[in-house]
Amino acid sequence: MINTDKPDDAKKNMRLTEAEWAIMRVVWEEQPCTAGTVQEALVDIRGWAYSTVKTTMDRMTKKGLLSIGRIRHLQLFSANISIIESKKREIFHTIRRAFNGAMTPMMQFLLENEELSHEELQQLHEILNKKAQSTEN
Amino acid sequence: MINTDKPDDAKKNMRLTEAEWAIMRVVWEEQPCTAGTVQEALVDIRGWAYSTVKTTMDRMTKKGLLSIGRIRHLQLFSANISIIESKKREIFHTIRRAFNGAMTPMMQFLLENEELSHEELQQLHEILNKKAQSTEN
DNA sequence: TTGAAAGAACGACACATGTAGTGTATTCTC
DNA sequence: GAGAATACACTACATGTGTCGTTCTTTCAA
Repeated sequence: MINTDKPDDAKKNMRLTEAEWAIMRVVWEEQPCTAGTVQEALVDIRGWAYSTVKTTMDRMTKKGLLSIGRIRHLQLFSANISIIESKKREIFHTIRRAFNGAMTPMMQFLLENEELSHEELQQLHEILNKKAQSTEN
Repeated sequence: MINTDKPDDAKKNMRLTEAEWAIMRVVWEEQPCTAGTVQEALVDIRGWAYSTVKTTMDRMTKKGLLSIGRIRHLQLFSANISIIESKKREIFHTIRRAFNGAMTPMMQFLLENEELSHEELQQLHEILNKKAQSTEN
């Protein structure tokens, strides 16, 4: 079987690496934006050189995670994947990996193994109630 | 600064890779066990050769994830990290990465973005209630 | 118009991971 | 005790990722 990946559908089911998350967080906020913008936004927390950021963003583009629009010589990057989708993939990867694919066991695990403040429990209750109501009908 | 990693405390905060999860799942069930046992348990699902499994397990030992006890020439592997601890790390990595480190937003995200059956909602309710009670005192 | 600033393109290197082959040692069985 | 089966040690190789440096180009402002 021949590899038929086209640059642009490669993003199917792909998760982001640590560096990619960092970059994406900026892109989601600032897009369309240049590699320079992203680098400036990250230099304080990660200390990355321009070329580091640019190389990574180019790779992400090749993977289909980003796309490039041009204004004259300038490259403007935009995200091809939403933050919601990325969060979903991240979570479901964990659920698959560590909880056999089922969500409630994970929730249960969290509730049983973590210290939750009263506020947090309260919040969860509210969220659940709201959810229950909206599902009712 | 010199690298002071000793093989055995390297496991601090380390997450498992995909292959390591597969191997660990077997080790947790069968430990202490040989690499051969693990390979046999995994060959059907992953198709791994003995040397693949053994190499990976050796690397895991070097990292401190496994330890080796010997009976004469035989190496018996055991886990140095519990399944609970591994699950925690997995989840909290995701929470840190995608939810800014806070748990309730992740829960909220899940509830808002996923279809949950009535049963699941019911279960969650119960878990939450139980949790609330046990926290009461 | 020319030089500095910003950006693009490319190559490079180290390390982790997935994956396996091979040769040697040990053990078991007849 | 000799051959078969098992296990161990070691080497190897491709790919992905983190991380830059360097060298051209383009653009902009003095």
